[in-house]
Amino acid sequence: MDTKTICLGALALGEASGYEIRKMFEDGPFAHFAQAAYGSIYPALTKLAEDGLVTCKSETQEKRPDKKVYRLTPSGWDHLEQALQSKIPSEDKVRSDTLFILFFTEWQRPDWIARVVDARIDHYRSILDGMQHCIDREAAEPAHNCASASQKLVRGFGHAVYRAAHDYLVENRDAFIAAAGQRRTDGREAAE
Amino acid sequence: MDTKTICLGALALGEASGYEIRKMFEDGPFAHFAQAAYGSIYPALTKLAEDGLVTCKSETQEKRPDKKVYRLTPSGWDHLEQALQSKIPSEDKVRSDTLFILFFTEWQRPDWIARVVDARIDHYRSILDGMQHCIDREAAEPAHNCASASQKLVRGFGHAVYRAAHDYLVENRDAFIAAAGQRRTDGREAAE
DNA sequence: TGCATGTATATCGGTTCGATATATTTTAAC
DNA sequence: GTTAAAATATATCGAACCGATATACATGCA
Repeated sequence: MDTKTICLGALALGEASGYEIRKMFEDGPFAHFAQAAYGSIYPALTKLAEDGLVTCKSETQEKRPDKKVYRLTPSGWDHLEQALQSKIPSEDKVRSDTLFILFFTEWQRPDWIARVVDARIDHYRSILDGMQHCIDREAAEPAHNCASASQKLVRGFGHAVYRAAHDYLVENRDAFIAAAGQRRTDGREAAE
Repeated sequence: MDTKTICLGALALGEASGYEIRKMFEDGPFAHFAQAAYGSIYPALTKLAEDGLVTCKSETQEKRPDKKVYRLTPSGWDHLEQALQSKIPSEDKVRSDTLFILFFTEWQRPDWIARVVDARIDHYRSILDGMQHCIDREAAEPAHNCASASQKLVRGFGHAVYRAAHDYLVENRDAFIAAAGQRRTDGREAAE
């Protein structure tokens, strides 16, 4: 999925500005499985407007910089539909500096490894808390219930995966720390 | 982690050519949490050699193109160690076209959603089988036991996460399919 | 024989990221 | 009450990165 398609997807949830789209990928509903930076979003929106897939109305607000609100056109909906159904999706791409570091645990100090693992556990915990909070709020206030069935299912997927990751790290925290410091990075021990 | 650091990490497991490094990120030990393309690897290795972090010996083979085998220098080991311990690692980045598609399940056909979900279940199953096969082989033949303790822990992490992902999709397959086709992409239903 | 797959290096265009610039308002702290 | 920080908002630029492709020979297998 390129940035243009990703922007169409964001706009399928309702009209939005470039800034608001960015937030959807930072904090919002797409945060855990898609990303887009300003440097990609703004040119993408310009291109989409040129191609007639979105319209742009400029809201000249007092007390704020101008806000350009984008909205899907019928042609934009078609385009999104095509993109979603075009082919069996490619494999997920995961980049985890944490796992890269932990892969080399033996070459590193136990206290450093402890910090990395603990930071990651905290991170997962805060994500899980955030998701749970979201679920609870929707249960309490049906008015706030904006997520569709499939959006809840996707969120449930994320929850299940983060839960597994969290639990595994908690269970194996001490094993990681025990593995640390068993080798030095002077290369003399490298297997060849 | 930039491509240079990633290449240093790959070479920490032993000397290798650019092609072999690529394979480590496609199939091998790093496959599930790091990526690097040829277009990044070859320039990175050239740069690393210029900076004295790796050495390169050209193996002129008969019956094969020349093979450039790279190996870490002591300075390269230092550099890798610095990179691993420099700061608390940034957040994981996940891009999943599958989840992006499933997020919009309501707008799509049930049979298409079934194909996407089933393909993903198969995919997870084959990954899990591969990991299990790897674990079994190491248990049977201690000679093949090349993974260190932390490398096994990282693999265990992957296994736990993929298992959770697989199980969730199996459990919720029918719910996804039931959610499909509830809306059309003509935009008239979009909440604004 | 022919064709796909595997081994191996390399490059090029296009996409994307990350940081930064600019400017104003709201919130928080002291 | 003032000042600092964070949020709102658009935009750009260089560096990094990906994906596809070119080249070339070997191997396997139908």
